[in-house]
Amino acid sequence: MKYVEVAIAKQHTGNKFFTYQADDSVECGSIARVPFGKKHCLAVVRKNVSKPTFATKPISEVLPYSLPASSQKLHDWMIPFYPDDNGLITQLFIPGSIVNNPSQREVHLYQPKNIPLPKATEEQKKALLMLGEPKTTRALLHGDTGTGKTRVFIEIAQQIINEGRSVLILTPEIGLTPQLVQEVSQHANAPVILYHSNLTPVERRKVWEYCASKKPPTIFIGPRSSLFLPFNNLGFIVIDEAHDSSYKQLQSPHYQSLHIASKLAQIHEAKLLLSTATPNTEDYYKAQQNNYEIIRMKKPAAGKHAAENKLIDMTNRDLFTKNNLISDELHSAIDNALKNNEQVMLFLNRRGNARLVQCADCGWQLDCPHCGLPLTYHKDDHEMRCHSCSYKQAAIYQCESCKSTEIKFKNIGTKALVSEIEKLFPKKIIMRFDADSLTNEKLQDNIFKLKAGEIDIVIGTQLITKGIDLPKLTVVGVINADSGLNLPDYASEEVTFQQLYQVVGRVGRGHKLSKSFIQTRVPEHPIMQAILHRSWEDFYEYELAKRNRFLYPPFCYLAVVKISKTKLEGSIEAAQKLFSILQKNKKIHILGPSPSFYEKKDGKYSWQIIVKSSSRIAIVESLSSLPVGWISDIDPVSLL
DNA sequence: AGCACGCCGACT
DNA sequence: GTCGGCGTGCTC
Repeated sequence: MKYVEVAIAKQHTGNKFFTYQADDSVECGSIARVPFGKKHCLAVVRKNVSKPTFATKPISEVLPYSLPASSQKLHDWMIPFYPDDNGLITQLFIPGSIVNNPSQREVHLYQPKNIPLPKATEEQKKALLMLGEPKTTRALLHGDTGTGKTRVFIEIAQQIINEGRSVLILTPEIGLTPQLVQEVSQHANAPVILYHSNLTPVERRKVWEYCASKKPPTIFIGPRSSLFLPFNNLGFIVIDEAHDSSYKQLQSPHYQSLHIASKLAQIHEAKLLLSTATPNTEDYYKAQQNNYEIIRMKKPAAGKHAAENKLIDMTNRDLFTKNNLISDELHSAIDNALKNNEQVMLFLNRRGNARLVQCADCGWQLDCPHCGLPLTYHKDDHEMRCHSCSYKQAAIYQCESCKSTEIKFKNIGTKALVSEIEKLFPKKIIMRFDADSLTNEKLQDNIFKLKAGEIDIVIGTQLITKGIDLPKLTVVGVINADSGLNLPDYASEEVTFQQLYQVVGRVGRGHKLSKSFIQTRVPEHPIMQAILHRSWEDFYEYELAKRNRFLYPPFCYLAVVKISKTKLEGSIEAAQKLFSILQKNKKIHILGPSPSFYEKKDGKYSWQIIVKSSSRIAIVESLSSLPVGWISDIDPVSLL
């Protein structure tokens, strides 16, 4: 008989561990069932401890599942790295369903086809050379759309498999990357396993068991949750489309996949590769600081890639004589394309639909003097407020730049655009393509129709910015490029740049000349100029300077804490109370309290406080035991 | 989360 | 007098 400390996989365990009696045979890493209060919970055995002073209960059952040493190390590292409950972090490591007699190898494997890869371009050869070096342990593959990043990392994956080690390829939501799966399994020299986010619990468990058993090297493809599979011998981790915001978990624990992948790679002594056309400012800066090998690819692997970008000034109404939303130039380009039996894509950013205040004539808007973020309008008290700090001022009626009184409070919706387009092009087949109106199967079906060329005009939101390759596509129109630009969020300009860059990158794959039209009220804005010249470097320089000036990541660590209560006064009171508590901590800097951007949600009022510090530990410590009702998000991708 | 403990208003 | 409101705090 001995005593062990366990981490319980259950919410609200705070930052505590618990001690139980166990048989001498129980090993660290074992998953066990333990009595906890009135319930039985799953737990991971962490370490042996001496007999405690308090009374203990015995472990009820040791299950035939065990975390390998690497997962235990990752778990140990994560717990002090995040302010969330230990229980939530522990849960990530436990298979989706538990049975007492694990089944054997019924997992679905894609058998290796081992078809030779296409001949590498000069740029790809250089990239391969650099990545193949044993000393290159961390790298950022910064390659424009169409330069063949996938081709590069598949070859490295093959090399790693030949060394007898497994590979993990992380993807954003798996439903959107059938092309990647296809490409990898075509050229794979080892079995490929998909870890769908919508696998059944039993299927998930089978993958877990397969991964834990010492199988020959395998290529795992999956979303962020795959990071917590019980890997034995990982030699290479790829984060594909590394800028994608779905790598950050929005619920507790608020982990960022890049942090986890980086630690996991270190534990396994594996190579880590970030692959993207539009690196996040923070990731790129940190890659530089941490001596990542940064590999730039610019030349398209195939196709002529003749493309033209054009900004259209929405404040000049002479350019919009035929229609309010579609400029004359875009209109005739659509017309021409359709006559030639080509495809058209229209992009509408729906993020931030209302409450933003902007001059309709010149695009001017009022920014917070402290945070540089746009102020939003509050109807109840007729004030303009900053959602980052607590700054507020009276509402405005006249543009401070051009003296116009055309102050607008709204943006356009997708539906309105579809009906407008139906009127303009009545005989054409139009498809609406947005996330919330589509199930996964419908989505696949729509992608199929699109690729088959059955659709003339596709109208969509963020979804269509993702990597769907459409050879017949020759015209891209962005209806209002600014709508996401002005959100009161430190990352809103970055997100806008990335989206526009990806949308514009959809054209130019075929052999014909293709065009993109970006309608904006602020054509001189650095983001629009960077899009016009397709220059990520210009964007980065601008964005980094801005983050430095207003002190945002990567120049500090950031967290946001939120509370929602049915009564507005309750939220404000709680926020002020927490504010005065946090204020005593001199290691952190706090902003607020202020209303959340979506202040009224589910009939509740949400308020927030923003925490900044040069010390991540100081933030974690200050947020690890918040009063009830508070939810913290560390390393937030957005402050909305 | 549950569930117990605990300290103040209206009830057989 | 006590039934029960849900604020606070613990679960090895």
